Amino acid sequence: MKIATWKIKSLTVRLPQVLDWLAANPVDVLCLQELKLSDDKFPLKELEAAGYQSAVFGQKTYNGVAILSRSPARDIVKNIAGFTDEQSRVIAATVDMPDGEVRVVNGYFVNGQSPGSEKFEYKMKWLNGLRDWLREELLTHPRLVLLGDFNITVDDRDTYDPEGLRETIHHTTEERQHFQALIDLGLLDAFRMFDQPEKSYSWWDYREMAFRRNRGLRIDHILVSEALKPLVRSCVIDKLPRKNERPSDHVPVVAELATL
DNA sequence: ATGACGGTGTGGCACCGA
Repeated sequence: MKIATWKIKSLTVRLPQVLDWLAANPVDVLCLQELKLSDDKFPLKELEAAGYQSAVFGQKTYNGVAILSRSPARDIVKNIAGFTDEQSRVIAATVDMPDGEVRVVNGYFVNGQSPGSEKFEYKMKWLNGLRDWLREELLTHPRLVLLGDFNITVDDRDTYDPEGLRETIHHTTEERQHFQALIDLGLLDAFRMFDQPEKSYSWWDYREMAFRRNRGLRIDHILVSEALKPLVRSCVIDKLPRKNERPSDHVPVVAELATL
């Protein structure tokens, strides 16, 4: 089973890129973030023609998340239970695999703007809510994958300028403590289970030729629960779509789970 | 550097992202 996350930043603009990518990378599950469209504008039919069903939690202009899957997704939950949120940032669903089900939690984590801002406070509260909800979710769904745009670098390896960006947004101690709290629930960063190229990133700014200079951040993550850990075969970042015309500034991250 | 780039919605720009 292959499962992927891609922050697409307008599915309206980049649906052709998604279809091209799926044709070349026929994953079982693709989690998208920042659809930037309402449910009624979601391209259900086009994706169905490509072999994918969609669980959608859209929003006009901002946010919006979806889980695309080859087999039907069930028990769909939108946003964080117990946390009131006007923004469409989380969708969860159960996907059946040959050897058992997997709970997929797709999140577009709050950006946070800058430490001390109101948006940063929202990010901290949101992360608290996510952790509390996932603690319960793991009890009923021990085989769980949490993936998406976390908007957090885990450590200095995940940033092109660890010194210059110390304690700035995506790099603060507080954000990393929240990431660790998720790990402490019994989740593992699939990417770091394997040897990886140095300076591996999942996002590069559109400006200043950041991609060409590899000035990026690794902020898109795939976390797997303890029960799934023995099944993880690989986790890679696919930088190729960043070379597309009109690319997203994020690229897909793909994990492979063994099927017993 | 209150910048840069790109998408959206509005309306002749502002807002947001990371």
